[in-house]
Amino acid sequence: MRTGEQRARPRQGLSRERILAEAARIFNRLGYHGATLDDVARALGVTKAALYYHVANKEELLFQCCKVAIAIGLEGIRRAQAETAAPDEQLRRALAAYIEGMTDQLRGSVVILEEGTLSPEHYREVKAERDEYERELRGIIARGVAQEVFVPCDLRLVGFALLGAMNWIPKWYSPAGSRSGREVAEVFAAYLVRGLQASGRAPALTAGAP
Amino acid sequence: MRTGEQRARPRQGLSRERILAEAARIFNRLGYHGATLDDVARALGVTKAALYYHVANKEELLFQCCKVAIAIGLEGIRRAQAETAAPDEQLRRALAAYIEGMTDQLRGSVVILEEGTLSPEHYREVKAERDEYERELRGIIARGVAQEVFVPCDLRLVGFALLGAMNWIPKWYSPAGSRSGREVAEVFAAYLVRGLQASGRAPALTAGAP
DNA sequence: CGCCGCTAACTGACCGGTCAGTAAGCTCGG
DNA sequence: CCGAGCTTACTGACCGGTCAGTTAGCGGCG
Repeated sequence: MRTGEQRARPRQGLSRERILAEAARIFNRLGYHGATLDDVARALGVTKAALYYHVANKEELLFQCCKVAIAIGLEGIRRAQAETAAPDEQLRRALAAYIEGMTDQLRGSVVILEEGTLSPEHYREVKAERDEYERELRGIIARGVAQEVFVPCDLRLVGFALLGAMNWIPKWYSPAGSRSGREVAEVFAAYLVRGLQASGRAPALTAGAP
Repeated sequence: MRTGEQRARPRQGLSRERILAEAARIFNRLGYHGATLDDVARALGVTKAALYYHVANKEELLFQCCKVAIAIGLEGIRRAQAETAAPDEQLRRALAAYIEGMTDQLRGSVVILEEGTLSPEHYREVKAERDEYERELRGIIARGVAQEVFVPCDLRLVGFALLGAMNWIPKWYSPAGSRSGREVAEVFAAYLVRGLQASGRAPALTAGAP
């Protein structure tokens, strides 16, 4: 029953992972309140009651989605920091990783926390983790500014701009579209970093194919 | 009875403008489906039934909010194009105008069109206008690229990045916060334009007071 | 001036549909 | 033959929408 279990011997499979991915996609499309559990169940090819075998309730489903999304983001930052020391490259990789996660893994960021959707305790937990994520992001930017790789800026506002551009992606992205998640990630990350880079060092924007 | 009338001689005032502004704020906070008409009515200091005296139904309320938001955006573009010929400055002013509108006038962009919230006809209409807005925005960027003021880029993706950063603002902005709508507008517009500008021409990011 | 009739603006109670959540039973694989 | 993994069938609450009624002000008629 523990989280870590995907005992994969299911009759036709309803792993926690699949449930969360599908739920995230539906929540993103219809909005949390607009989506019914029947919608999620139908997308998974089961009935609503089956969902209740795996999750406690609708709110917990959203909660788990949020945790996964933030975990993807934090993991991206950690990897970026491990792979390079240059703040601009760190930021680029961190953003790209988050975007790839949102487009390919968990479809739909869901961090679109409407008020009153999560229970107070869950809200506090998610907010704390999300704040941690934002703080890390701002930290990278601040170091970039200190090293004069980035121009001085309002960390909070620029951070919100980055987050906004990325969190908006699930609203229009489709895996069937002309751009893959990776391509979107590259273009977005390059553009978002470029707006911060000190003059003269910023590379062009195009990524991959012309 | 026509739309253009706000013949305001109401007992205590429930103008179309006030209703839309408050509805936008509530919809933005709770999400369209998460917000009840009682919420909106309470915020206006009346009962739900009073709302129905002024609007046909909940969906129409959202529809009107969307129209106002897009109108603000399009008006911003028109003014920007009338005021200056330089694509980068045009873009900067257009974005700033939209942001100011979203923060000060209509509080909450609401263009966060979740699927199935608007009727097919209303959806078509809003989508058409929104597409028009996006097309105009891309047009400015395209001209900037042609004049080598902007670096070459994927117009569609960059457009989405701009829109995302801006549409996210209502999620965190508060008029009681440390930054006014105008300040947010200036910083965002400067940052978002800067990411496109050809090297060497981009100015710094800080705007207004430190 | 005064008060009569009208309407614009609003209230409170209510109905019906929808949806989160539950209960109880069926069905395989081991 | 047991129980994990599901189903069908249901309940209760909540919310969009309606409607009969109330209140406030305005315009006109005597």
